[in-house]
Amino acid sequence: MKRTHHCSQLRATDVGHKVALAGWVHVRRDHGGIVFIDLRDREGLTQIVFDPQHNKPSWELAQALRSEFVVAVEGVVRSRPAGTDNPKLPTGQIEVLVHTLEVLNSSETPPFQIDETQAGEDLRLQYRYLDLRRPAMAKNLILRHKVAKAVRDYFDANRFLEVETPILFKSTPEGAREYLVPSRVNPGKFYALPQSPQQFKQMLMVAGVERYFQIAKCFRDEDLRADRQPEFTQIDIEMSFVTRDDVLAMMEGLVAHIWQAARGEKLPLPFQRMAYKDVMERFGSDKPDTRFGMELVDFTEDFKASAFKVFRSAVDSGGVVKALNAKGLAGATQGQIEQLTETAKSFGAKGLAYIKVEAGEWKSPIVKFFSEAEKAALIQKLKIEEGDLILFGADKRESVWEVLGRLRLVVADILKKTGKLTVRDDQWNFLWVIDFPLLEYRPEEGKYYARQHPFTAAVPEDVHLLDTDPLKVRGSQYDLVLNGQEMAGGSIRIHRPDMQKKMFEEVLKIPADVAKARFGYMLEAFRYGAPPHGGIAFGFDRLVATLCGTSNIRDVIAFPKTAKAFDLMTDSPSEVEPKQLRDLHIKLDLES
RNA sequence: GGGGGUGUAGCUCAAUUGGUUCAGAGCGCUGCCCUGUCACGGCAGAGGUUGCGGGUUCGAGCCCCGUCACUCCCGCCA
Repeated sequence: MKRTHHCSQLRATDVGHKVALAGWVHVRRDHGGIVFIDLRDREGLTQIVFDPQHNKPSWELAQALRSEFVVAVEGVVRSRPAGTDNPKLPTGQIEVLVHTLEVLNSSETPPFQIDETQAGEDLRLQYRYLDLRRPAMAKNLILRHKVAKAVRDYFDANRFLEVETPILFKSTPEGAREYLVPSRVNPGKFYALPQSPQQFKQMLMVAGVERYFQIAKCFRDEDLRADRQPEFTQIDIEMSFVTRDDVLAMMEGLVAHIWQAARGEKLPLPFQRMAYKDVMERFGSDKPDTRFGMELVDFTEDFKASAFKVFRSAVDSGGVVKALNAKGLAGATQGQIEQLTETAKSFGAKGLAYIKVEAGEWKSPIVKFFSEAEKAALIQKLKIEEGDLILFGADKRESVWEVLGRLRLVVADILKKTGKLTVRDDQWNFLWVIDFPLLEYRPEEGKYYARQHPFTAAVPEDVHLLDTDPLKVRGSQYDLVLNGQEMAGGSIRIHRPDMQKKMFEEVLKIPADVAKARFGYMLEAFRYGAPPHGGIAFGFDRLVATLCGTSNIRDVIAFPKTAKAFDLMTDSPSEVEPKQLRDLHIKLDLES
């Protein structure tokens, strides 16, 4: 018995045809005589009917069917009697009257029901093969495949080569913690699993590949989040002979192609672009959610001579005063204000100044210090109205960004829950953030660090500042942000050996021998005619999660790990045999 | 590393301030009945050391301490 159709395929036009279906018993409805079964496969459901008057032997066999039995049936498609259509199913106009039934396998009662009801996540992970049978999860897997195919189609059409890079890589202790792999044949030596194929893709550019992409597994041994797994997937891209704008345009094409393939939607191009400094000043975040307002407004000038000492002294010491208007949150309880204050404090604020605009009055412990001119500035710039809650930040510039940026999101969540703010999930606010600072200074170490990675080139106009004012240097980095989430990030790379050496040794102060040990091959490669190049990488899981309408990337990964990086289905990681350790020249030193 | 949440029947959950039926409901499961259901229906039934360990108390699902698991967030993620 070979199946002729899948379970979401048959329509009224197929009536009269002899068909064969195979799948799982989703639901059984036994009326004593006639028996209905919803047969489920990856694609959907079809109602099959066992009628004792039509075929007694198969009807008798069907008595034993239970949830999740695997069956194949042969029968004829017929339209359902008038009035018994099921408009909820694509196949709801027809049913298959079964001639013959073959039970391919029985099933124990599953630990949870295979339907829309959500079991606990640990149980779902333990029985992931059952969880993935649920139509919602099957849909996610299918969409993930579609997106991957769209990616490959797009890059193929644009003359990119998909090249695989090694999983056993060299340890590079900068950045994320790595998974180490001991080498049996090289005692005491280790590989590391790649955090990304960054260095290999640059080598591919030196190799003349010109346009490379890969749907690449990456590994980071860091703590997990709803949107972070220890192993995850990137769409990794690198191009030669390109400028930043070439890369951005190519990626806009990719994203548009994906949205077309996955959702049938046409995205307006090009995407908006904003400089890092501007997004920080306006949103207090380098990945702003621009679907709603409540932007940060600057009052540094207005309060530089204020009678309110907290503001004045912030300005005096080179800081800023900024505020945001939480529209409609004046009704916040004292408890909520305290929570907001705690939030502010947890991000480094000393306190949280606020004004509630209620019953035509400004209710606030600080408003008595404000001059008429200061009040006027607030009203005008923040468009203050009845019912507003104004929140202030006064401190060092970066600190105010951070505090108000976080508060903006917290406040938006509160307003969303109370229905005072609507943020649509199907609104796609893509945004390129550009002109990031190349370096940051870590005073505790007295050193500069690359904000992205040490291969990012400075924008050409700023190169001369590297020696004199490194913090002013803008990197040629770009991030693609969607609705407050970072979707992709990349840069134009350094391709000249002298510049890369200067970056390692003079700017980042990596000792020459260390730089040579870690990146020597790169510096050498660049001496043999490395083309100018740049690239980007997308977080594939997050991208797919967004398209699936979930914020949890576990929902779009077939076999994800728990928050403790455990695989509950296979019980991994696990202990190993002493012999395996001996082979690897490893001795354990466990506490307690 | 830190903070919050959750843990009661196979699943999802309920159980006033610790106090008589406080061990319950729905779904699922088992048996019987039922020929047009699709949340099928009817009748009957099985099923729990309340995550685990300890403590307080006359008495603990409920309070305290510890521990484990899952989860969310901060740190971390060049």
